[in-house]
Amino acid sequence: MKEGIRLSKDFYTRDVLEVAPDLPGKILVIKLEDGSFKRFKITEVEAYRGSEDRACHAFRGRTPRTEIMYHEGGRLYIYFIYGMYWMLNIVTGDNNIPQAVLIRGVDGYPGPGKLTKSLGIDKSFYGEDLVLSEKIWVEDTGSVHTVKVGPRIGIDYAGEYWKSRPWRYYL
DNA sequence: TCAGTGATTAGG
DNA sequence: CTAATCACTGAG
Repeated sequence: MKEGIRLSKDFYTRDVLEVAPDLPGKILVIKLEDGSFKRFKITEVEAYRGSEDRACHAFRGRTPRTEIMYHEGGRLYIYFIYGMYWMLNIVTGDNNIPQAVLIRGVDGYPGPGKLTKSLGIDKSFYGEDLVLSEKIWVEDTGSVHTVKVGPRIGIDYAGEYWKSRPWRYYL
């Protein structure tokens, strides 16, 4: 896997529908418990876009859990679901525009619950700044990737319109 | 198809 | 305080 350059703030402060399709193929770098760093190619993501998107957690407004989504892009939004899994999301867009990209899979670990369990990602990563953090960030290797699109998964409750938005992006 | 499992949230 | 909900996974 090629070395890369850490993505800067400008990458994340764009609209989520611009950021999300740019993430598959990028490299997630994370510091492990033993102090070493490991690199994983991002393979699948989904966009959650603002207070209008019925599938977005910010649809019901600002709560302690969703607070970070209202921050300027580049932070991590982490939440716990189904009593077992931590979900890893990257906040995007401008201040007060609640958006995030769910990381659904990385190379070797397809599935949002499996990747966080394997990489040891939990609530301690909530709010982490991908631009400045010393334990997690994303790199661009310069490689060009063909990204496929499809509807988001697991959001039946959001209604047909939001369920059918082609906001899942994968290699 | 379906249960496990517990943080988070709205509501009393 | 209570009860409902849930951006998932693995077993059958």
